[in-house]
Amino acid sequence: MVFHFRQAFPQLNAYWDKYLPFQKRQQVAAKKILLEEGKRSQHYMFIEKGCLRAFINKDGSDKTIQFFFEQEGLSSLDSFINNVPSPFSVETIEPSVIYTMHKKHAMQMIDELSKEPWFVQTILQMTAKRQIHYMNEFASFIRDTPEQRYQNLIKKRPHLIQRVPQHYIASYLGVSTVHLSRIKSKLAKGKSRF
Amino acid sequence: MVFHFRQAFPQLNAYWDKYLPFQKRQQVAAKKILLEEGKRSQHYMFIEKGCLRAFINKDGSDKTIQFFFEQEGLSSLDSFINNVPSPFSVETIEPSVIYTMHKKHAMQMIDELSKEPWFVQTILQMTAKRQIHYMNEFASFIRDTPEQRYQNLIKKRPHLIQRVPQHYIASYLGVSTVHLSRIKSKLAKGKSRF
DNA sequence: AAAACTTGATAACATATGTTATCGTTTGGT
DNA sequence: ACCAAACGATAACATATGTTATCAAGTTTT
Repeated sequence: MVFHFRQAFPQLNAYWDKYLPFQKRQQVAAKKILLEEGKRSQHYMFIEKGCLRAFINKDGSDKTIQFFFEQEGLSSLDSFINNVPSPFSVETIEPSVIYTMHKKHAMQMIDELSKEPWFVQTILQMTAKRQIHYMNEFASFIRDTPEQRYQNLIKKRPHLIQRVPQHYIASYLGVSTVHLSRIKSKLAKGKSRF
Repeated sequence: MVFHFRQAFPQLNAYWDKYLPFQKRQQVAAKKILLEEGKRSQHYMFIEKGCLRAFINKDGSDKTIQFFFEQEGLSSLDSFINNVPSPFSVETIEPSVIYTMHKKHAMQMIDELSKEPWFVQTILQMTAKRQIHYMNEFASFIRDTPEQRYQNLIKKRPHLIQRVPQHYIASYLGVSTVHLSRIKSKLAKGKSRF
């Protein structure tokens, strides 16, 4: 559901460029909904600039389940492929520049790609990569404490800490905003001893 | 990493049967390791009978991250595809009957399947299905309490509750064995009022 | 510039969850 | 049949985390 495919899979670039005419480029302000939970996803999205989050409504409050940044593509996969209601919403966090491509054209691009002998391997690599990402996130919840998950974020996705408001990060880590504050202040105290 | 493909993707059956001669059938006692964390996965596994779990070692104790049952296939995907050390171990929970197919033959089967015009769509469906599964598990940790996750298990995978020892279920839910006991006794009290 | 909102820190208290220890039951091996 | 493990319940205590409320410092809107 998220991939950085231009870097990771450069063999796709020619096709991506070829289908650029079918994509719509739009500037979007911060906090604008791009896909609403319950609606069917009709478009693949690609982020030129800015950042987005996916979130689930739970008893009125919302829980962020994923963040997306520049040069990443996304869709609500289940909804996009199987035409079912999306289990989550997507909105901008910062003012962003987004390319959207209608399902129809995305499918057409895939059909065309299917003729390449290397495409099955590429798609296996791509999907394996995403699957591994989700498995790791999932395993991290079982294995790690919220504090450890926060430290992982600092290490592995420091840009995220910088750009994303803290209450979104808190729900992404599975804790309250208050508790994330506590974790931060605890870590700050630990560091300041040296 | 898990799929029930004979039911969900019957178009693959002919190929699966064709490659049966390359598979080894073996009976395995309970609690036998099939794949060890840190080793490279060389085989795809298919469960004819029995049940398995995948787990991660964390400071000496082990955390179960997934369960597998009859007619499901699995591999340590990252390890299998990218030839890196497996992040988890796999072991039998019950005495089981397992088919294993070496990577070499699995890849050959995929090459052959690639020639089918429908295969790209099938592989998209298969991988989407698995990805959606992991995303849901992940979202459930963010969204639901351990008690809700336990009730989800009861509703959606009751066979699992019956067959799997409770301490494995506890770590899978992300709680201690003691706390799962508490959850069960709380739910039992709630029910007994009627 | 004032008002309204957003973001984040902190305190006080309540609840959830982990840890350790103990016990009884079941299960597996010999 | 016996012994040793594995399994699961429960109690007591410790720690982690949630909730609510308050305050302060930005931002954005008007």
